[in-house]
Amino acid sequence: MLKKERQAYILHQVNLHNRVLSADLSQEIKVSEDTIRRDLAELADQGKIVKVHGGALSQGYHFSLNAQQVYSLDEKKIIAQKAASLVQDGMFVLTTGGTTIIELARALPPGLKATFFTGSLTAALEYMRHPSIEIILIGDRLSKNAQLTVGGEAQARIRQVKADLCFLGTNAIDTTHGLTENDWEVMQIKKAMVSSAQKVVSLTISEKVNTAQRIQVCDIHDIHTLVTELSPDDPLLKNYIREGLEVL
Amino acid sequence: MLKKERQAYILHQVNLHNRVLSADLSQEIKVSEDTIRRDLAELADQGKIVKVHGGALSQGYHFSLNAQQVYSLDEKKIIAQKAASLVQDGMFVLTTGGTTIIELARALPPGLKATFFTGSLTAALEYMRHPSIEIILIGDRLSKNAQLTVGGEAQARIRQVKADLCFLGTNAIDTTHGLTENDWEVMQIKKAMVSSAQKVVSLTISEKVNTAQRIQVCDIHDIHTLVTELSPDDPLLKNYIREGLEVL
DNA sequence: TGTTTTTTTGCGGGTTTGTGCCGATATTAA
DNA sequence: TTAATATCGGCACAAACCCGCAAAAAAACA
Repeated sequence: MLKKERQAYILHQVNLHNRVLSADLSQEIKVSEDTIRRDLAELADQGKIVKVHGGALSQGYHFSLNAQQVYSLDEKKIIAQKAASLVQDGMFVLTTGGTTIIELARALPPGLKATFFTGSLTAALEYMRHPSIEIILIGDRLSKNAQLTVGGEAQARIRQVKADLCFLGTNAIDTTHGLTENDWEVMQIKKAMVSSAQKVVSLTISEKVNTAQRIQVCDIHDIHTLVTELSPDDPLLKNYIREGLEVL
Repeated sequence: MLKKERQAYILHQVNLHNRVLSADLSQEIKVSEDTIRRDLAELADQGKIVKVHGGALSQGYHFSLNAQQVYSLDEKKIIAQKAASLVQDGMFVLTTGGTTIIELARALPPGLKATFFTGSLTAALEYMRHPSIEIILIGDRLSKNAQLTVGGEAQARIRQVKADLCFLGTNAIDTTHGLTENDWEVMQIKKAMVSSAQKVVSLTISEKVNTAQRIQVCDIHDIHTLVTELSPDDPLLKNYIREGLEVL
């Protein structure tokens, strides 16, 4: 069997079954696993498949629906960078969704071994591109507005977790009303996250600092750390430091 | 034998078998391999065949250039169309993930009011674009291979549901081994879905019919309906009708 | 017909490609 | 943690390839 032929066959199998094992192919085509591995590597270089340990996956599934233009992306990248530094190996981390969280996902160091809990589809999709973190998806009814699972079941699951960290993509925060939201169901989810985490981190672009919305998620003192794109000594953040928050 | 004759013969052989080996031809026509090679090179220059190391392939065989699209999309659209007609207002529907299921999501009639349960991120994302269906995300650990939630928790949640319908994006099916998979964790999820649904529907492009993989999900008789892109009276499907399956 | 010219072919070499094997390392699962 | 499995890098060997040349064959021509 010619090399091209073999590779065509392999590509076909991958597209057909989404996943193939080198060992299976080797037995099927009667060539050594090394050869299969080399074929898979070549096909992966050409971008036709995705190589994984032990075999390969089809490319078709593996593109994420990204590239939506993000509002004030640069600021969010700075926030993400700061926030990522808080995550240590072995931690359990709760996160909401939103564009800032997605930037956080991208900013995680490649070798990190931690477990992320989220009810956000887009966040989960982004976490999946990371090679070594584990992802626990929180199930329940999917809110089309929030792109997030909401409901009692989700809250119950969140409360089961004893998380080290909780990252909240924040819509509005000020010292008198605390962290506020405009969606009842999202509020409930965030509330559950706040109460399940040792340390609560709010990721907020400075534009949203000192603004409030209708529904309170938690008091300002329930937040331990505030991350913005500004320097910690920026006057805008003085109030929060006075209230005892750590500001990055 | 004249050069022209020989090349005509070679071209004929290539088109007939899709591939030829220089060594074989050399022996067959009783000329040196160098001559064969030169012939193949000429034919390749004229664009009549594709030269590869060791021989040559026919034109059609080398169609691989950047098929970034979903594999056999048209077939899947037909399947999706047929499957969508099974869903009625008010139904509870369990589904796996995969490209065929995504096509199903796109084929659902806009006014449909039903509840879809899935552990697949990509499927959930597609369902979210539908205006009126409700989506319940099944939570648990996200398998990066399968792009699906897997694990005991997910299985337990699935078993809680009394679903009317279950759509399985199917990897391999045949009458003796039933529905088979290549991933242990995915098998468990599908198994749970099969046992929780009144009616189990397997969505399978005909290429996968009568193939098997390593791990059995369920017996052929646990499947009630088989949907392929073929007409129900296609001979390939006769066996399944004989086994008592409904074939669409 | 015989001779010259052109084309085609086979062969000897050195080079490249494809494959399998082995030992060292990395990754995964229990 | 350990054990099992997969991967990587290097090596070896055979098969295929390329190049140049000269013999052979075919074609052209006197």
